[in-house]
Amino acid sequence: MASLKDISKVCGVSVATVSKALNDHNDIGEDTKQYIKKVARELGYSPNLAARALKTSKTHGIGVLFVDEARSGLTHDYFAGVLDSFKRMAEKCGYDITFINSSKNRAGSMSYLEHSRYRGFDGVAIACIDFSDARVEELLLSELPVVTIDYVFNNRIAVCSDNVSGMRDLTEYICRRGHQRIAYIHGAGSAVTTNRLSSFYKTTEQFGIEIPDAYVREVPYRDADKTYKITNELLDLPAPPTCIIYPDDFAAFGGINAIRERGLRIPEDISVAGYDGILAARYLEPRLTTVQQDTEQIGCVAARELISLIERPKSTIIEQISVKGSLVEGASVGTLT
Amino acid sequence: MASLKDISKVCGVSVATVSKALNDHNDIGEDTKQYIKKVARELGYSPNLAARALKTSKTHGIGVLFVDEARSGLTHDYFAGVLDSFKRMAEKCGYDITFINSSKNRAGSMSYLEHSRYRGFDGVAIACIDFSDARVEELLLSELPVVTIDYVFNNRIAVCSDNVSGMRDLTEYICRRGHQRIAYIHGAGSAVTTNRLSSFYKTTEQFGIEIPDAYVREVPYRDADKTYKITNELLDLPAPPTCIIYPDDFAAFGGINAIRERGLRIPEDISVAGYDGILAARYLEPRLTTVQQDTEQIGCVAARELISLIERPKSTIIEQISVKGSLVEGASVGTLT
DNA sequence: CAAATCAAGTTAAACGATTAAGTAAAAAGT
DNA sequence: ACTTTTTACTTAATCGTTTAACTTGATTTG
Repeated sequence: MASLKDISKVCGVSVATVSKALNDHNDIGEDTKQYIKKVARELGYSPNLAARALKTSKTHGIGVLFVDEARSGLTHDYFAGVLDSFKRMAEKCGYDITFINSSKNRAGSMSYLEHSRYRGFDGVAIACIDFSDARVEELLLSELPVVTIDYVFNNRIAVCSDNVSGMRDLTEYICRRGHQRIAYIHGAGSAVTTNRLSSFYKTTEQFGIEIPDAYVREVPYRDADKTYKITNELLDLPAPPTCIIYPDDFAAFGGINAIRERGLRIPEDISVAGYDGILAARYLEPRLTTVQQDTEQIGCVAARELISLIERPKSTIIEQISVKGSLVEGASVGTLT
Repeated sequence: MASLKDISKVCGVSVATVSKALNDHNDIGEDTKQYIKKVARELGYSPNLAARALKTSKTHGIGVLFVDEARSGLTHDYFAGVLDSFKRMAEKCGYDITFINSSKNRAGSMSYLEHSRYRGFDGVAIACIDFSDARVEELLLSELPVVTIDYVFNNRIAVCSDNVSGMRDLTEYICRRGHQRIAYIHGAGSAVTTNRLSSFYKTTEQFGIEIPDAYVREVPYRDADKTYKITNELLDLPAPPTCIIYPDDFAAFGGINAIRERGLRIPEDISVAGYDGILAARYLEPRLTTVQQDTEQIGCVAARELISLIERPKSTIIEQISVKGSLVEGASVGTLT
């Protein structure tokens, strides 16, 4: 409410002097500076961001586009974890985050890019299920600083969970425990799935294990009902698998129920593994063996990279950063003798 | 990037005319209006929010303060659910949401209120674990339009999950199934806890059931390790409870593990119930009996109320809105004969 | 000691939009 | 035919900050 003008009046100096004093320019005397700052504090001065943004065209705002298929990705453990960490790092650097959306405004609806321009975001972070969405692509092709999460796009900085090494570690672990008949119910769409899937095949091949097509199935992520169904189908096969890898921890819940209903024990009769390392997986009985994705690190690095891209456009070399997850050894994968 | 001035040049009219045309004022001729709009579209015009905000002091931005003790509340199922729904409704009305924080900016750190003023939020929504925080209180006492979630503050609009009826329904359900020795491990702090606890006592009393003090314990919310420990203590009592109510679904996981480790069966040997209705609870075996809080409705109503307060300050009567949850009958509470 | 440098300001324009107040021409009223 | 009203604009001020360019008096320099 108090503006530079109010302060300038009280101090008997010009508005410019006040502005420069508060921004610590070095052409203002030290004592004047201190006096102005004191008055500013007393008046409860708060800079007007709109005015500042208008002049400098910097809002210190970052737009985030975290889109799950149905929801905003907030109720998606992995996204929520990444976002949380992204937010903390961004705020630490003086940036606030706002969600990008393409809802209708008073005058019709705007695309993601239009919305971002309208809000004047200094940069945007994108984590999506569907990067092939035309509205997402438009954003990727724009002039805005962008960081993508779990997706590599031409000439843009990408921070990705290392699904190749994650899946390799998990598969290796399972193979080492003597499993030969390993089923993989994988998620649908996205580069994430592709990476995991090829890593799965590559690793089993290294162990000289052949995976029949009937063992590899596709379901949407986080759909416990579908995995329940598919698990039953897998168990009905003439030669059922001895271990089932699920697309994610939550989806594993459904599979585990199917297994339990048949009176099979985990891991004695059949082994299961998940992916994500959600908190609840830690409290399953038996504790779920899974790959914990480092959401903390992913969000943190993504924010840092984006901000450095915003603040030093030249110095940042386009790069793709991979963040390793870690195998969480639960008790859901047994050893075959 | 294209501004009103650019459009005005192309169209050969004044900037004011362009502004009024785009805002559908009725003192601009219909054909001129259409022409201007067409040119604006061709130039890819996007209004500059900063400039507009500077002039009108309306940002169409809402600040949200969702604070869990450790994190930002994003990884908290209940908060995330409410936030997600709040966000959707707000965006539908043309408002964007930004997180309020009190991280350091370039010049030291700002309080929640200072941050809100700095960003020029038109209103704020608060959902907190700790409403007694001085920074939160400052926000509540400010002149900004505020809606609180699950907390009633003097003269402010509050949207609350109906914990009284929720806990009543759950307790009644348990009592009806013949349980007399009911333990309640409740959460710590907040009005939410107080409401649930008093509703628990009131309902058991109505059923003529006395609850020994040893049956009522306090733990932090969402702490499965603590509930694991306390569950063991409860089971070690000379007269252990026949049913344990947990502070929330997630915390119930810990308790269930303690029970299973002792070789006790749910619900044959002991019954358990949660609170929240998180998705994972639906896939527990046996399915968890719990109270599903209507996060969808809570977020939606909160956004609607806040926006109507912003847009029609006078017309809104201060009110407290209660949103009922619903009992989810799982299979974790047995019938005593 | 005059010229050059420096310190500590001030002036004024600009960012892009909104809007009250003014104006000129056309339409309506009498 | 002259006044009044209406229509369709334009002018100009304003929101709060930033910043390039200028000023003025003091200090240093050759």
